[in-house]
Amino acid sequence: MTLSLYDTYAREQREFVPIKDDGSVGLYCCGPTVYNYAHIGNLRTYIFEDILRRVLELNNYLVNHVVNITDVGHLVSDADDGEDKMEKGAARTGKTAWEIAEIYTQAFFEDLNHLNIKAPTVICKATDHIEEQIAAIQQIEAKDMTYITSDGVYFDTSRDPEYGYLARLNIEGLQEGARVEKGEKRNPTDFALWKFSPANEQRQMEWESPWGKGFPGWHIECSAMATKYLGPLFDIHCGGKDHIPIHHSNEIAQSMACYGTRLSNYWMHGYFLQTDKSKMSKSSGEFLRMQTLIDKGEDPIAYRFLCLLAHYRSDINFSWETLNSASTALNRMREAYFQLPDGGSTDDNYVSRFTAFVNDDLNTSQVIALAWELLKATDVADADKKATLTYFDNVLGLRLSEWAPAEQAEIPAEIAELVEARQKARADKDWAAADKARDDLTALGYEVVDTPDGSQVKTL
RNA sequence: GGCUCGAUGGCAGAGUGGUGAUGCAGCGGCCUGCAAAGCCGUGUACAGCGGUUCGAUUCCGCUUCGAGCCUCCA
Repeated sequence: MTLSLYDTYAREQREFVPIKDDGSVGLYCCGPTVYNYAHIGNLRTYIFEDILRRVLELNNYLVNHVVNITDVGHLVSDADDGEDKMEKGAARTGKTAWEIAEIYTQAFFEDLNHLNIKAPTVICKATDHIEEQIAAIQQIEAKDMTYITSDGVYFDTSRDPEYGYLARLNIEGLQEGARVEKGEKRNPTDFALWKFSPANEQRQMEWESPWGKGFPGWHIECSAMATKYLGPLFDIHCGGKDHIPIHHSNEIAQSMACYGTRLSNYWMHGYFLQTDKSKMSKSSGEFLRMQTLIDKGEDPIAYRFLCLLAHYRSDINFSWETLNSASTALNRMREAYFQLPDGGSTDDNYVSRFTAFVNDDLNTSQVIALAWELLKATDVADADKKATLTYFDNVLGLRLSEWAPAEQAEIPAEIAELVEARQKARADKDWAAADKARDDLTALGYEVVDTPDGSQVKTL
């Protein structure tokens, strides 16, 4: 069964053919800028990338999954007065830039854990790879594609005839736009490779370089680190769709300059989670993060389930109502799964339909529908349903097999007595007394449910 | 202003040139003393206008509306 993936570079779905023939796949995913917490929209992209990785593994590839940590160089804007996000975060919190990088990096990995996202095989920090970035800038400089302004070393995008192809950028159109500030830049699309430290200011993060003391631009870190760990041309590069016009276009330009490659054979992009019809934005202040959901009593896996309901290449509308509906559905699926007996084997028909769906550009939405169909199927043994769903869950990552109904807390004696009294009333067909007992229990915060095996109480 | 991408039932969201996925909610029923859960059933949904076609929600064009990028952003 062939795997086919949508490649933004080609703007079409292409059959996946790995670059190497040793069964390995190089996957680079743009990681977080650790100046603040990730929000659940950011996290949606990591869920998509996790599904991609699991599907690659389902197809028996060994995935080299590299995720970077941007802990320096991410500017608030490309203008001359652009502040570094890390330094700005430090100023806001009173901690050092290094401390906040550590804090938010830890928080990021906790979020991934909550969402059952597999840990990357390589995690690389920009600040640990300054040498590689300087070397990359030197290579670009050797091709005569850089120039120096008062605040840094810039990439001259006019020297790259294919600049912006990934985004199908209309350079002339951009130039006509009123919102583009060039400053000292020669072209509106030029970007910083190295920024100089302000003359009268001591930055917390700065390094010596052939061009003077300063720090690397944002885009060069991904090119340098991806190349270091995966080579100058690897299989798949992922990120959010907002990276298409700038960040990824720039990464490609840098790799073209250094190695004549487009860096990655496939470029895949996760779409947005919208709230109130607009994207959730880390820089605009208010946003929902994983811990916010957890504090509200939501299950992180319900959020993962919600994301899997939609295709990764379509924006999703988030609301509490939507999350609740996903949560209800997930719990029903868990309950149904839990009730099924062990010891079965996977059903060939369902497995093959499942494989076709995930291999068709990660259609998790169809897989969820298939899971419901399987649960209701009359021609598959219960134990086989469980085995088949367990197999699905290797990709879905809903932790179905780890789930069990919540343990009942100890029932106080007075509650147990009330339940017993109600049982007696029911046996006597004294419905009024039975209903009174139920009302009393409800008032005390307990729900009573009658089953063929007797009455059960649970806390409300 | 330029560019990219969208528009499916109350909500979320797949998919398809011709038999209306799936989930949540709602409604009806079965079951239950009642209830809960569960099960069964239930929806004249494909923005508008043209075009291509025997036939379009699905292909093409225009319009309207929406999102994103062009300034840091998953």
